[in-house]
Amino acid sequence: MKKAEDFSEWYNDIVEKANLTDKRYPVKGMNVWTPYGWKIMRAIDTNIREEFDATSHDEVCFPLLIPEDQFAKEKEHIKGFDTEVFWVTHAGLTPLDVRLLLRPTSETAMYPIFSLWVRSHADLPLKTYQIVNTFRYETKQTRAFIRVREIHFFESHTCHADFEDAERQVREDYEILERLAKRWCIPYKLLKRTDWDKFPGAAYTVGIDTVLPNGRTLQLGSIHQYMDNFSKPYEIKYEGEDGQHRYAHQTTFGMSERLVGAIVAIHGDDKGLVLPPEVATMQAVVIPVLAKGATEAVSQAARELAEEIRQAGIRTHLDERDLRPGAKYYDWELKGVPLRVELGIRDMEKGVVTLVRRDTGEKSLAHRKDAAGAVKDMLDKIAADLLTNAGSIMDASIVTVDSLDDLPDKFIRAGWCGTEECGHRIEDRTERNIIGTPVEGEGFKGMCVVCGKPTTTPVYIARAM
RNA sequence: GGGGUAGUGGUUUAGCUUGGCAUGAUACGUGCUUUGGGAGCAUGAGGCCGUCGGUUCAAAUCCGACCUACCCCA
Repeated sequence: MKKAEDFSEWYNDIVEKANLTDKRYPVKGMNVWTPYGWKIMRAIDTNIREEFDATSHDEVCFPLLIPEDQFAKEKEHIKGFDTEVFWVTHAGLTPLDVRLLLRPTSETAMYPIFSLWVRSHADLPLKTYQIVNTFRYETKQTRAFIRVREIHFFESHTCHADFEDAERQVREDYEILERLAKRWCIPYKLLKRTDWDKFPGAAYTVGIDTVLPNGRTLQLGSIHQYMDNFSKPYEIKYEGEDGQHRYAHQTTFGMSERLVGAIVAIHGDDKGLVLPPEVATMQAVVIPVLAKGATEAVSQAARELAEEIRQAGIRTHLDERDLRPGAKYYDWELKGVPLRVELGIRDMEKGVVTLVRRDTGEKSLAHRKDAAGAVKDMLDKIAADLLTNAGSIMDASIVTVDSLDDLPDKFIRAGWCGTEECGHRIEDRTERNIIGTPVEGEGFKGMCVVCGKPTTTPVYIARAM
């Protein structure tokens, strides 16, 4: 498994060997969540719930099926999705009068109901989210977690009194994202999509993008400002304090199981997965190293050690399988457990335990008395280092250019005057896509790579995964 | 969207050219010996060869369609 040589092959291999998913389900792009993969997904969902609950979003759950007429109300939206939805056309043997589709995203399921929920300014802001499966008929080649047809999906949907309050929500979403990405040790950039690449129906779209080892970008999610583009066709209106009726302004924030793919791709190495402590099902694994004559003493000591670490609030697994220690080391490295804690007769005699970091392979000794504290500190350090290192790698993959000739397979940054004409020319000439322009100012001063006009806006260009 | 490669016990693989008992490894079960970086021996179980159809006395093998996975190009 060589990540640097053939990223694609490495990714497929590791996802299978670490047992994150079972791709043998016989429908294209629909994989089985295995226990290990699902636990990681659930840890991510738990983080999401914590952050959104803490910011006064309410979890809801809307139906999977959407009637065709309801789906078709917003023109841009249906244009963007109608080639990739799954249809339900029959009930039993009877053709349906109104066909139903499997949600590709839930705007059109939710908004007719939002129009009933939102009556007055006192109902606003309405902040909801749900974690459900969505369906998109991908025509490109599928890939576990990264491009699938049944997508485990998070989506928040909010309604606001006016544009300004919706903008405030977008800024809150940026803050939530920053906290979440830190927990997952994932570096990212917020890039505003071009007008020709924004979400169907949105006023603007901000993509959350990261870079993979092969130089391609991976979109982790998006945040959209809809203004009143949906509230008008779906009649989400409220009565203001002044008695006037106004359309709500709306936003959404979506992320998916791609986060699992990103964690695999960003942190994994040739030995297997490397899980950030926050999403690791098992944060520490205790391995007793048995020796003849002392097997029971070592086993007992290992049980006590594991329990003590567990009591300190660390998700701890005691590996008592009848395998050689080396086999266990390889196994847990493949599974990405952040920290290995070894206890053998030699450690016991010295009153220590051996800690081995998954990310660096570095070994260290900790006093047995303070083992739990040492494990906790080490996990914090691992998380901090994972984020720092991944951030450096992403920064190093960004290359600023002033010409479009001989571009490397990197995340390209170049000046852009902002016109659609020059934008299309950039995409045609580079045979890559404009991912977007930075949301946060970057103090850029340069010239448009096409027309040469001075500009303070850089544009990010890449092949997307 | 266009082109290509491949599907054989859980995984991997031989057999396909030239139709005739499906081969090994690994993983798995059991027993004993082992245990600080992938243990050894013994023994056991597991496959109607991706699906459907065609040719044939006979198909994993030849032909067709489909499904799925992977690769390359747009």
